[in-house]
Parts: sequence; structure tokens; C-alpha cells
Amino acid sequence: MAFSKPSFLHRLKTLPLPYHHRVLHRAPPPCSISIRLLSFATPEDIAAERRKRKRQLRMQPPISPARHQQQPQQQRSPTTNSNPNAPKIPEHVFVLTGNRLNLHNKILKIIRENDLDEAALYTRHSVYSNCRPTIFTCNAVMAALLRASRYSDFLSLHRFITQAGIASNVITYNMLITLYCECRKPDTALEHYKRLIEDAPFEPSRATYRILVKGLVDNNRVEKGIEIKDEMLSRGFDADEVVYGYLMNGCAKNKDGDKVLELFEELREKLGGEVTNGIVYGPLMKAYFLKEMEKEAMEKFEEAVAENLKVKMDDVAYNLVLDAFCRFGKFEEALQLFEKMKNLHNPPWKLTVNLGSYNVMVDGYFLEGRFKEAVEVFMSMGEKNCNPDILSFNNLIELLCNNDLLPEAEELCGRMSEKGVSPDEVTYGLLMDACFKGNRPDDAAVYFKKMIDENLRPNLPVYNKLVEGLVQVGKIDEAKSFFDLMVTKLKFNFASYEFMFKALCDVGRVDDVLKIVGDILDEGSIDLNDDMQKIVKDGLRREAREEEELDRLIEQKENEKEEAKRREIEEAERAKASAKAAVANLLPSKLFGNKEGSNENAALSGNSDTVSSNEVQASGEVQAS
DNA sequence: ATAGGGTTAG
Repeated sequence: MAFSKPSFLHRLKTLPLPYHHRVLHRAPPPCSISIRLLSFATPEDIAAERRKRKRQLRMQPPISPARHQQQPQQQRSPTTNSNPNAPKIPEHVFVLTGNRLNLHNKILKIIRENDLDEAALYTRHSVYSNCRPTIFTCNAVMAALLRASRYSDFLSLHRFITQAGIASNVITYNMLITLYCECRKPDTALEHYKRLIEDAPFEPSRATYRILVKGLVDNNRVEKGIEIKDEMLSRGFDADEVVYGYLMNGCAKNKDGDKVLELFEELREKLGGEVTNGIVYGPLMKAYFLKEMEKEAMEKFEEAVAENLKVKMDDVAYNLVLDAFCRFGKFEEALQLFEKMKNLHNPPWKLTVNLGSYNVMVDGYFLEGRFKEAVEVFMSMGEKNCNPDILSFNNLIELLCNNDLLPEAEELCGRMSEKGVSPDEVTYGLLMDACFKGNRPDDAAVYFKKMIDENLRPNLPVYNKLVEGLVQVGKIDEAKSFFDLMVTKLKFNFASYEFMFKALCDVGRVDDVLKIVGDILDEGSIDLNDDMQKIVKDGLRREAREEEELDRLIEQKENEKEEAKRREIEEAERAKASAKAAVANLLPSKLFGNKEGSNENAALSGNSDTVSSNEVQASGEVQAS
């Protein structure tokens, strides 16, 4: 295996997740539960009503999944038509005509030009124009955002259209589930799946299950994936080789060869005794290797590549077999197969290699300790018209760094642009780490600066690593300057403050600490907890100063805050009084008539109500998520 | 016309 556990944890930590986290929590999922909450007494009532509605909206559970799409439109009963609480049925594709089609094509064009900001903005503006975008247009934009990993923008657009009453369809749900799986939030993905099942007036599709099961497997939730697979079957879907393939691969990853074979048998039985999709052969070989049944593994390999072409092998299926060889010490076989794959590759008719093949080989070479060749094979992928992406580069750079090949990693980083790829925060984070490990703290700081200069957003763990590394080698000034730089950009936690406090106190810079404390109290960004106070007081004592200095500072800030609040209230009252006078004097009934004047009043006084009910709605949706 | 048809990135 190419990655050790610690390095995986490190990867998790270095991913720019906090940004996602923040947005993910804020952006409410699509739902109108909050509105409906008002009309029922208990959650049970709501659930019962929801089931009833779904029953009304749907006929029988599906026999063939292909039928789903057409169902909702016809099956709306008159009662649900008039029910404002009914789940909104997404528009059918045949509304995509005339102006709305023109709009759609216009936005598709913007997407093709890769101006996703403009595409999203255009979509939003259209929502309140006389030409509302269809869900198909919105999906196209959201799909583009998802492809670009712009998760927060995706969610904000999704929230916007949901609030504007544009109903999601199954593709929208599938994309949401994809998004949460990619963000390593499988439970949120499952919640959206559940909501699709319970609330949406349509059924999940086969793709929904593929996405969800893959996401669960990728997030180490194979058992849950198997449950979902069973649910898929019980909902009338055929056994799907792709879904079984994911699950088998996941079980193989967990070294459970028996479970892999069990799944394969189940699949074979359900398919009437024969599995012809090559997708399961790689995982199957892994299972035999795990059980040390090498002969059987090689038999399966022969079966997969047999001349009779009974088993359908494509690039993905080959990659899984290649991976099986690499991971189980059959590197010679892997090399041979890789050559064969490259020879068979004959686009566009027959695809047998892709970017993934090269990534598998990179891992294989590293397992063999053949680092140089790994880089060579990686850089040669252009021969087969494959293009490395940022993830592939980062994977290789991480492997190089983990094997004390920092110069090679840096060289590779420098060559990314020739493949049209730019380093991201993960790339720089990896190099930064490696620099600290290689006693090059100044270069580590340079990489961090590069992130800032290139408008990348290093996250808190990356920042913490930088500051810890700098302090460790006694570079307090540098550490403090990065603290100052990032304190407004990142949401620091207690640990990051405490670390800086300690570092400064250790060198006697307690005044700098007091200054930071003052800023914290001014901004209320974080509570000044007991540990922080203790660090400051210890620091003061060590400098032969009074502990009470801190208490006095806190008190002073409290007083200032109260004073400010009082002034604000006064200000507001004065403003209110003058507004009243203005309404009374400047909008008299003789000018605009009574009605106009009272409308104005209603708008003024009703304003706060509108805002608060929006807030209630928003928080209700967050809760429901 | 929007996703999906699968791998790799631990």
C-alpha cells in the first residue's frame, strides 16, 4: 500500500476542509419541512403526512427503474394539487422550449467557456426575471461547479433555487449526494438519500445507488454500502455489477476475502449464473490473493483476458486487475499487463488505458522502491493522450516526499505547468511539511507565502503546522507574523491561540499576548477560556508583573463594550424618532393618499418580522438537514 | 440538452 495511515490522516488534515465545513453547515439542504412544521403537531405527524403524500403521488413501487421519470406528472391527484404543502414536482424536460431553451443554451455556452461565476450569476438573475431557468439549466451549472470541486458555490446556488421554488429532480439529488460523499460527509449524503426516499415525488435512480454505494465504500462504510445495496434490490432494481464491484473492492481493501467471494456469488446467482462485466474481476483476484489462493487468482486473470472476449474488459476493469497485481506483489505481471493495455489501446473504439492506469503504476513502482521510474512513467502518460490532474500530481509528490525525495518532488511541482496544472494548497502543504522535515524551515515559510500570494486558502491545520514548525526552530518573529496574517483569514480555535500565547510568553513577549487578548475581546471571535487566561497569567508572573493586569484588561474591555452598546441604543432611538417625524411630516395623506402612507408604515414596521421569519425558516432547514 | 459508465489518489 502506497500510503501509510499517518500520511492519510495528514492528508485529511491538510485538505482545505474547514472552508467546506463552514459552508456545508450553513447552507441548508433543499427542503420545505420548516414551512410544513407549522401545520403539524409532532414529528410523527409530519412523517405520517409525508408518507401519505408520497403514497398519493406515486403509484406502485417501481418494477422497472426505467419507468420512474415519467411517473410524477401523471400521478398527481387533485387533492395534492391544491395542497400547498405537497412536495414540489420538478418540471418535465418538455418545458425546455422557447425563451427558456434559449436561456439554457446561453448558460451552457458560458459553462463551456469555463466562466462558472458568470454562469451561476446569470442563473440567479434569471430566477427573478420573466424567463425563469428550468431545473435542467440549474443542474448544468451545479454540475459544472461540482466538477470544479466548488462545493460551497454549488450549495449556495442550490439553496437559492430551492428557496426560489425551483424543484430539484433526481439528478439534483444525485449531485448533492456526490458532493457530500466527496467532502467525506457520508452521513449527510445518507440524509439526503433518505430525504429523496421520503420527501421527493420521484424515486432514486440506479445512478443514485451507484453514487451512494461508492461514496460509502470510499468513506470506509462498506457495511452501510451493503445495506444500501440490499435496499436497492428490495426496491425492485436489478443486481448492478458496478455496485457489487464497489462493494467487493471495498471488502478487499478491508482484507475480507470471504466477503468479496460471498458478494460475487450473490451477484452471479442474481444474474442467472454468469457475470460478464470485467469490473468485478480485479476485486475477485484480490480476494483470492488475500486468501493465498494464487492459482485461483491467476485463473480469474486468464478468464478476464481470454481470447473469446466473454468477459467485457475496458480501461476501468483493466485498472482494477492491474491494481490487484501491484498490491499483491505481482509487479512483473503488472508491467506485462500494462504493456498489453497500452498496445490494445485504440481510441476511440477501444479504451484500455487512462489516467488511472498511470496512477496505479506509480503506486506499483513505489511499492517496489523504483521511484525514478515512477516519475518517468507518470510523465510519459501524454503518449496515450492522458493528462494528469492535480490529484495525480499531489499523489506522486506525496509519495516522493514520504521517501525523502524532496528535491524530486520540488522539480515535479515545477513541471506541473507544462501539463497545464497548477499547484494547489495540498501541493504546497506537502512541500511545506517536507521542508520542515528536511530542516529547511525558511523554505517551508516560502511555500506558505506562495499559497497566500496565489490566492489559495491554506486551512487551519496547514497554518498550525507552519507556526509549530517555525516555533520549534526558534523563529518566533516569523511565526508571529504569520499569526497576524492569518488571524483574520482563519477561524482560529483555542489550540491555535494557546500555542501562540505560549510561544510568545516563553520568550517574554507578554505584551504582544495582551495585545492579542485585547483584539479577541474586541472582536468576540472566541471566548477567552481558562487555559488561555492561565497561560497569560503565568507569563505575566514570569515577567514579574501582576496577574491582575489581565483582569483589568478584561474589565476595561467589558466597560468599553457596554458603553458602545448604550451609545448604539441611543443612536437607534434617535433614528427611530426622526424616521417617525419624517413619515409624519413628509408623507402626509394629502400628498399620496392614506393608503400609500400606511403601506409605507407597514413596510417599515414589518421589516423586522420578515427578517426574523426568514431566520426561523433558515434555522429550521438546518435542523432538518 | 442536466448525472450516470464504474478505476487510482490510503
